[in-house]
Amino acid sequence: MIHQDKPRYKQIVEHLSEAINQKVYIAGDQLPSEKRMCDYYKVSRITVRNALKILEGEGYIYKKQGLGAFVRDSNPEPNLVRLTDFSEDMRKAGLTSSSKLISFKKVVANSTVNPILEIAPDKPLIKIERIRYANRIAIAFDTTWLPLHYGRLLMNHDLKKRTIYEIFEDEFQIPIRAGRYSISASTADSRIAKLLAVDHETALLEIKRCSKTNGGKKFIIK
Amino acid sequence: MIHQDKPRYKQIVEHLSEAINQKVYIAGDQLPSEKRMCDYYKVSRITVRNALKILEGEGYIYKKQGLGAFVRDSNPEPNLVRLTDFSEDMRKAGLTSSSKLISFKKVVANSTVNPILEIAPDKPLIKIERIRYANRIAIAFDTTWLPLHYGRLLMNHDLKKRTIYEIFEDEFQIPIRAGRYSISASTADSRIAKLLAVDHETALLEIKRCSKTNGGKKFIIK
DNA sequence: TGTATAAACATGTTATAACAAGTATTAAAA
DNA sequence: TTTTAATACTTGTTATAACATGTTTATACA
Repeated sequence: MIHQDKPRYKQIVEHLSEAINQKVYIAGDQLPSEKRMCDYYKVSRITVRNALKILEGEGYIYKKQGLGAFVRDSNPEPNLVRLTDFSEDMRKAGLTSSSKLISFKKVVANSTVNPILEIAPDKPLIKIERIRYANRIAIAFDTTWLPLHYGRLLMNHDLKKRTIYEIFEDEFQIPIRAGRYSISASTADSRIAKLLAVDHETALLEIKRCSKTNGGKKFIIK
Repeated sequence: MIHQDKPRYKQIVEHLSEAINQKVYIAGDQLPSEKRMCDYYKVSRITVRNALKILEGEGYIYKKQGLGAFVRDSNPEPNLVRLTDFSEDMRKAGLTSSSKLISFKKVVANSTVNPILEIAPDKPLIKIERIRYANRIAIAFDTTWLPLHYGRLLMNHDLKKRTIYEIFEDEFQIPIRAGRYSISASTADSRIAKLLAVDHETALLEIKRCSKTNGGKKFIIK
């Protein structure tokens, strides 16, 4: 077996992920069985399974024994900006990303946050303050506002038997997907450029991130 | 091949992870080669590789072609509290966890944050405000403070050729680990209980999370 | 001495084969 | 008609085998 190009399983990964991106298969569709793929691609089942393993890990598909492989919901927000997040980057790289709880309380409505989360302006919020660590190094201080709403919704379910994810999937039809990032940098650039104009700073850092689906993206940290 | 108990590769995963937890192998140690493991466990190489794949995914080990498999640094902060984080939970479950950048600027020192991040009280910080989405649903509003420090450090490296993770690993000897959580709930309980006393609230939500290493944990959202 | 080559050994990729186990449909039995 | 059993799919697990590719060490050659 000579693989002068990319390995066969990677080629299959690209072919299938492309097909999913191109809506040849849409969310919920069942992919051809492993056997069919073996015939189609003229490879062994191991190669097909290697490819499916990758797609599963990248969140394109999920599998169920006895049933098949199915397409997850695709990224619904291609134009949203996703900033390079140190803690998340490191977690993806495998770093221990622990957090220390600093405060946890209900706060009165926040005029900035409430409209953003699309909840009534007078609704209280949950405010969580944490330190995020990469191992022993304090790397960031985070504040998170959550709508009280979420706790209430979850409370009505039996959390002993079902996980949060299942509830979200079953009750709210929130599809599941993972591991990929499809970010268009154009809006980010203009938006950040605008911010940069406000805070003209010395250091300029450009980070490129690779993505199989969309190519490199730019992030500017000033 | 009859597997009346657990599959062989899972047994090997448990055996090896146990050995790592018991410090039979410590951080940096090289595991026996796949061939040796085949002889030792009396299984085929596929089975050994399945096991190693799991261990790699769970952050116990990392592999390098031509060299071998090595033990990652173990969890250094077993007593730290890690709060249930909706966005993170959903990302783990495979949900699209996108973010929208709201603001991104340098701010003057914050008397609360600076000491926590262990940087000089007069040092400026980077303040990032984002909305986090689970697909189309705005689920949280996050504010992150980072030491300017980090941007500067990264700036001195060639980001075209190396990833952030590699830099962190090479330059700062930050070991890498992923996928597991070892959290002791005791401190969290008392700490949160204290907070609850301050904000006596109606809803009480108890979430249990499972972990292979430490069993269930409790999180209380009020 | 210094460099190039070969060897030894590691993980990576792929093929063929077989049986286990989960799921759904169909046919047979009660 | 209802229940059970067979069966025909699916993915999951494992074995054996071979060659590709990356890394290090030792050897041979210049």
